[in-house]
Amino acid sequence: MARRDARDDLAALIVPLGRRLLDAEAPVLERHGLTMWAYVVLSALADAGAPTQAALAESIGADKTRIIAVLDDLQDRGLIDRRADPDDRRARLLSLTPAGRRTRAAVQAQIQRGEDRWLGKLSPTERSTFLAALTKITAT
Amino acid sequence: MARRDARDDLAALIVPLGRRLLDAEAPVLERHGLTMWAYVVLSALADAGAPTQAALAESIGADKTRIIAVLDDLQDRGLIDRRADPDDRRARLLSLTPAGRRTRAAVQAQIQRGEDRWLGKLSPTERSTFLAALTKITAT
DNA sequence: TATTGTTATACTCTATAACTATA
DNA sequence: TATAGTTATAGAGTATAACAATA
Repeated sequence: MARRDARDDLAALIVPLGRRLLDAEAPVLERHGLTMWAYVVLSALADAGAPTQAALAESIGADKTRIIAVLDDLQDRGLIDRRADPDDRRARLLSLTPAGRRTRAAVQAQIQRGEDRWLGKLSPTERSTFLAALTKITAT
Repeated sequence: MARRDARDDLAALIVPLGRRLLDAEAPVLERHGLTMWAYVVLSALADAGAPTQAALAESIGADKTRIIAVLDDLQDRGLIDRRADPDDRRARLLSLTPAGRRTRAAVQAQIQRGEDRWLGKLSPTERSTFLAALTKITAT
């Protein structure tokens, strides 16, 4: 009998890994007083600069109601700017403050260092091939 | 200035991919009347044969109270066997029935076919390298 | 006294619906 | 009438604590 395909379910590999990566992130986020959603919001604003709350929610796959408390908190702490769009006063324009950008960069750096615990298991060649394949797969 | 490391957060790649993989699994599971946890339980029993409920819960990273309703359902439907351990009558010994094994194999095959939507983006070489690296990473 | 499995309860997270202010 | 944002409510999912049976 032919040996079965050596792979298990892809989901069975990916999902638990994702859970462990999030667990590893948790202490870093806690040190900075950020929830996971807050960090996702900061990252989305840093990378793409989603202008409105609706666009931001869409881009991170969250319900529009879910991010409101997150934005309230980030604004109170001076990490984001949130002001009415002069052209459409229903909408709120979002952007990172310098402090928000610094915080995001610091958290990202610490998280990436932590992730070396996993990526360090790979040789440099494996690592770049792996990340390239992963990027290719996740691209819509 | 040197170009930044080309990778983003690993978690930012892995976690959303996991979510999409689970979304793709959902219709398959629904066709078989299984929840995600039920499928996880069937797979764990098929792969390793976790003898007791506590061992099973531990192996799949679930709370022991969370799998009870799942086991009740799987037992009612004749997919698992669950009987008191004669050596320790507090414990329940779990195993797949032939029907359970067939169901698990059918679901897994359908899920893996669905996952080719993602893996198909890779060349055969990339694919095997990617899966090997992923397996290496996820190994404790 | 400790452990396996179970049940009941409380808590967190998330989505749904209803509201306001603008357009 | 439709849309951006907000609030309040309800539902699902999860963990915590208390319990019964056995060791």
